[in-house]
Amino acid sequence: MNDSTIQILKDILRKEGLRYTKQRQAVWDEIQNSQKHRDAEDIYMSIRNNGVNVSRATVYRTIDVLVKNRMVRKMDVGDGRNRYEPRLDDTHHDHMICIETGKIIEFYNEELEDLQEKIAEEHGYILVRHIHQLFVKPLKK
Amino acid sequence: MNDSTIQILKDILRKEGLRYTKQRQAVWDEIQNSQKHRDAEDIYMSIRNNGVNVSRATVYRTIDVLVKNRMVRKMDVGDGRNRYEPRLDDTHHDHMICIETGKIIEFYNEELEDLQEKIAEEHGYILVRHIHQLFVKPLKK
DNA sequence: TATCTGAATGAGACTCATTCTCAAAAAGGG
DNA sequence: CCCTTTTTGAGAATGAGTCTCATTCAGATA
Repeated sequence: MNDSTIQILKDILRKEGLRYTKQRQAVWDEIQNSQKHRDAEDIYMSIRNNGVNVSRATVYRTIDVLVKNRMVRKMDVGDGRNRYEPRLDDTHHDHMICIETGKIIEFYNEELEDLQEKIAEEHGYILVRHIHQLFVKPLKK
Repeated sequence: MNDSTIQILKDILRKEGLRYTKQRQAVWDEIQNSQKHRDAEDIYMSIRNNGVNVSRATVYRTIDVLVKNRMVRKMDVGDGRNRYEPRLDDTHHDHMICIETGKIIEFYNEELEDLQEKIAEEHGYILVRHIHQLFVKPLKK
């Protein structure tokens, strides 16, 4: 689909000592081409509907590689199914989940990021990563 | 165990239209008497080891009631097992998880709390609750 | 205190996301 | 094209949590 990212995928696979396969390409394509926050089953079904034969095991295995190499972000929205989104050339952001509509809104706040690092340091640690979800409901008009 | 909290439990059960049982008391006792962040299986096994007959179903059902009534906090640390901790007379806090030792550190930061509300409002929402975990590693000396 | 009725319990079946297994298929260097 | 090693896929396994329903119990009432 996207020529430049095919090379990136190939490079990552080589670096990991893994082979380039059409299933791995298909998983990356599927995640890359939909900006939404999708679950594994959804990604799996879409790939199959596009005519590429793939198994759930391969979808999960491939996602792990992509997550490890920062091409995909894995997010736990607290409902038991992880969601995935492309991360390439993507700035960091967190998520807000509307408890009434289920809508997922992305947000980024510099001050918040700095504060988290500061808090970790105050306790004698370095911040490696964080999970941060705001569960919200619409303001009354 | 703790006389004053027995009454609180009874009051909550009455308010919910539920009966007071030794299993429900045992679940609350178990969570209350251990300040740590424990999972359901752990709580279940401890109660049984204390000689009270209880089932996993009852542990989960009781925890739900306690969580709903703010006696217990449920926390998703991202490893597939929820952790529980007593919340009575407890100020709100978030958690920091050391990725090297597994240690869970509690923290609270007013500025962080305010900032989250502000961010939600900027997007047209009211903050209802949040999940916030910092994954950290020790600072090098 | 004995009775009674609906709520609570427990054992184990079930769900569902994810991981594992391993025989068969495919990658890719030579 | 060959050969070795990796990858794949189908389905079994796992594991946290939920559900079912016959049996037991709480607690209101007489």
